Amino acid sequence: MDDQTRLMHSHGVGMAGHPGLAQHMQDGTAGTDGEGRKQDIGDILQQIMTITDQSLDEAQARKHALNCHRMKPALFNVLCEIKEKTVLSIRGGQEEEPPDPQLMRLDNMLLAEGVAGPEKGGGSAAAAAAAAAAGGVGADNSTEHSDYRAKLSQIRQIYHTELEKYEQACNEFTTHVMNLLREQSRTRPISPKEIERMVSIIHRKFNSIQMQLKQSTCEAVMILRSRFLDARRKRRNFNKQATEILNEYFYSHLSNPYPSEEAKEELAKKCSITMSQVSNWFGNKRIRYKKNIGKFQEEANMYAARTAVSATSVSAQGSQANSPSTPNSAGSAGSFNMSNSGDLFMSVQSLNGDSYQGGQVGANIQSQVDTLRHVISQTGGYSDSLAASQMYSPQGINTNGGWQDAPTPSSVTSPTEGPGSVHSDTSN
DNA sequence: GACTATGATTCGAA
DNA sequence: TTCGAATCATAGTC
Repeated sequence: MDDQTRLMHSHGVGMAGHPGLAQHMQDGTAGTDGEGRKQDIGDILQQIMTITDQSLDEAQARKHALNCHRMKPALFNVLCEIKEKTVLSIRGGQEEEPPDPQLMRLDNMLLAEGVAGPEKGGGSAAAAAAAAAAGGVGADNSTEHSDYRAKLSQIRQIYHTELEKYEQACNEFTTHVMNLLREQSRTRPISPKEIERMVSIIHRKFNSIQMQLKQSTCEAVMILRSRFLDARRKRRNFNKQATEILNEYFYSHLSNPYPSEEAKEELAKKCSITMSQVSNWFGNKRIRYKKNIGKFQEEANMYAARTAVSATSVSAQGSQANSPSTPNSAGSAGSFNMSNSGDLFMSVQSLNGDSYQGGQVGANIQSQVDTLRHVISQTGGYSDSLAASQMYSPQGINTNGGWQDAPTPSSVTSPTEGPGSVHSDTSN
C-alpha cells in the first residue's frame, strides 16, 4: 500500500466518526457494518486522488460516477465542515497589499521615458530632454536623436507587444482557473470569494512577471539613453569640409572672429553641425590661435591667400549685383550671403577714400580687407595706403591680448556704430 | 604607449 | 548670455 492509499484509508477511518458523515450513514446506509463504510469512503477518496492520473475520457466518466455516487453528499458535507474550520486562516491572507514601491518606480520611469502611457511622438520628448541634458542645441535634427527615437520606439513596441501577450495569457489562465473552480464547486465547497481570491493570486503572479518585463524594459531604456548620451559626449572630428568652412570664416574674419547668431546658424547648416558646436569651435579656435599664433600662421596664410584669390576672381568678373560672391567663401565652401562684397578693390578704394557705404557693406569690406592685408603682410609687400591707416596685424590681436574691436582704420567703422558693430561682419 | 590635435565641458568674469 | 581660460576626454598619428 502506497502512502497515498494509506493516507486515504486513514482519512476514511477518521471520517467514519465525523458527525456529518455519521448522520448521512444513519440516514442512507443504516444496517451496513463499519468495515463496509470504511471501504466505501476509501473507494471514493481513491477515485478522487487517482483522477489526475487518468485520461480525460476516463476522468470524465469517473467524475460522473463520483457525482452520482451515493456517498457524495456526505463527502460534500464533510468538506464543508472542514472548510469552516480552516476559513479563518484563509481570511488572514486576504488583506490588500500596498502597491509595490519598486513597481511604482518602474511605472513612473516607463511613463517618463514615453515607453508606457500615451504615445509621445515615439519618445521624442524624452530624446529631446536627453539631448538638452547633454547640452546639445538643435539636437532635434541630429542623427543621434533620430536613432534614439527609433530605438526607443522599438523598445516601446516590444514592451507593448509583450505586455499584451502577458495580459492575454493572464486572462486566459484566469478564465481557465475560474471554470475549473466552478466545476470543482460541484464536488467541494468553493465560495465566490475564494474564486476571487484565487484570481487575485493569479494576477499577483502575473504581475510579478510583468514587473520583470518592466524592469527589463527600463534597463534597455537606460542602456539606450546612456549610449545616446555617451555618443554625444564622445568626440568626433568634424569632417574636412566642415573644418574648411569654419577655418575660412575664421581667417576671413580674423580681425573679429565672432560670428553672429545668423552666421553661426549658417555655418552650422553648412557644416552639418549644431550651433553650439560652431560656438565651441570658434571658442577653441580663438583661444588656441591666440595662444600659438606662430603655429597657425601657415594655416592663416593658406586661407587668407585662398580667400584673396577668390575675391580677386570675383572682382575680375565685375561687380555683378546678383553675384553670390562672398569674401570668405567664394570657393567651394559656399557663400555666407554677404551682399555688396564683390569688388574688393573698390572696397579698398572706398576705405582709403573714406567713403563708407553703410554698416553691412562696411562689415563685408572689412572681411576683404582683413584677408588682403593678411596676405600683404605675409608677403612683405604693399604697405602704403593700408599700412598708412593702420598696419594690419595678422593675428588680429591687440596689445592687450584681446581681439581688435576696431581693427580697421577709423574711416571704415561707421560713425553711427560702436566697436561692437564689428560683430556685424557676419550679419548676413 | 606617448604625443598631438581637437571637440566638449566647466567655471568665473563681464 | 557670451566669452576666455583651463581642463577633460577621445581620435589620430607615429
